[in-house]
Amino acid sequence: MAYPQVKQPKISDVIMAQLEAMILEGSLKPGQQLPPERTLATEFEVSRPSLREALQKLSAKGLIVSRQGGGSYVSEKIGSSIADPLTELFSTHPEAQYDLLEFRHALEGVSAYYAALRCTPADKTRLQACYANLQAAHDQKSFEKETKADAEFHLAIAEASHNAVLLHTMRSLFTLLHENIYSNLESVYRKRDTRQVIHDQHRVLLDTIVGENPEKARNAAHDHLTFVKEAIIEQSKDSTRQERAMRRSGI
Amino acid sequence: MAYPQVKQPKISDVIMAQLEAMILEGSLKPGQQLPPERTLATEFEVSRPSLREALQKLSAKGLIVSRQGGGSYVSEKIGSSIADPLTELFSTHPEAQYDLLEFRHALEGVSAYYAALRCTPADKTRLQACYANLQAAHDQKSFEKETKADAEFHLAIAEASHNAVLLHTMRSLFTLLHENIYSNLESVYRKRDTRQVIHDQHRVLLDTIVGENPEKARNAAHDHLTFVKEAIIEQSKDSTRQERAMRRSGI
DNA sequence: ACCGATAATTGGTATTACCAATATTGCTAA
DNA sequence: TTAGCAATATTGGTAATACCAATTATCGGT
Repeated sequence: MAYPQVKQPKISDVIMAQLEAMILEGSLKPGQQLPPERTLATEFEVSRPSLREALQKLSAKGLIVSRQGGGSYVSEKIGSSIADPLTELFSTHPEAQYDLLEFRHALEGVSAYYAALRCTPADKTRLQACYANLQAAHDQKSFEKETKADAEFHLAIAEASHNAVLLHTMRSLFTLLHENIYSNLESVYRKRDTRQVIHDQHRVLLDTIVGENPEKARNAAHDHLTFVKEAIIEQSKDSTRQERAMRRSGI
Repeated sequence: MAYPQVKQPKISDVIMAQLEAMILEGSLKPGQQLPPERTLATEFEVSRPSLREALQKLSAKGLIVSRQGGGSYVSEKIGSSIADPLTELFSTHPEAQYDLLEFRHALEGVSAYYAALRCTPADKTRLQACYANLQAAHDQKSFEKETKADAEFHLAIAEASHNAVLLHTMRSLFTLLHENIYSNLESVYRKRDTRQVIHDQHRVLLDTIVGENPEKARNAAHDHLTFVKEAIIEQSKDSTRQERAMRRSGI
């Protein structure tokens, strides 16, 4: 077995770390143009491909941007790096957002089922309070508040299901949803009649859970699911082309 | 100003997005070894450097890992942000394991529903192959093999659902299940009649999915769920656990 | 002085070759 | 027959080079 386990790091990683340090320490200022690749390569005494690898990794990290023929520049926004790789994934693969939304709605069906099965009196009062909030936001016609109240309502249902795993998953999902999707779906929820139907469905959901009727609760959630999905599909018919174009262009 | 703003994306980015999509959609499974770079390069009809750029970016994202001389493997980082909080949860609250099992079964209902709705011919043959494996293991009366085949069968269903989020969540769940629970449940599955019923239910599940009958598939999965849960409760009555009390105690 | 074409600069892609680490295979010896 | 080891093949890492495409700078003409 190897003693030192030499593990010579890839030279591209070494270069990348060095450049990264220079950027962070400030000797390379944001917006500043880097020397051309060929120059850098000779200065670092490495081949241009290796130097390019380092630049590409930095570019993948968002620390620099390169334009063909133009040059490479240190990116302006350093600190705002993407925290969660998962969110970054969703931004590059928009089609997965629909999967996420679909999954969330599916989980709500499960939540409703178990909530109706196992909710305690305390859960019921909490659910009713959440629904009241939701109604207030609805009457106020405040989109922002309504989505927030909506999230809290559905999370309360998940809590009432008394399944820790379900609750945890729902929580992570809502985080992702808020970061990625909801802004895109504002147009769907903004429609008056759509909102009204959704609101009514929430009411049915609440009643079936409080009435401890698991099957009906599940069906209510399922109807909710189906309706919202169809509304989204309906809405995306118009914008399908733009979305397609947007995806193709690689945004 | 530019009209079309052609902005031909870099081919390495195209390749990267494509591989990323394959990982997301599930055709590249976690831990799976990628073909060698040279092969991939010819398959994508690009030069090896370009292909390497794509791999490096994926590596920078943490989606794959490469070892010199060894090969490149896809890493399982996708579901981690969902599963990681859960591992911590299990260390402090072992009773949540039942929640995990329950949640898994619930997800299977969803999986079955969407699988029946959207499975392709390729999915169907794969499902049938998995079922054949399961049957072989069942006839062999090998507990070890049967649970493994069982997991593969249900994962195949999740794949056939064509929902990336659902698939990856299921995968993390199965990992957790193997780490935590299955050993504890051996006694449940060991009962002859129990296994037979489960096996029959699997058969119904397969048929409804292949028959593209979403509602029936969901119901089949639901029956499956109910039966297994009751079998577990039945078994755990002897031991000290009381499901109800555990639920009421909250999280 | 302004506009446009040409040339130089610069990043992007492809080809080729070789190196180093690992995995596999097959041989040898116990 | 099998365990251990060495030769070989496979595979990712590095490098050198050439050429392409986009941008930018320069220079000449009007």
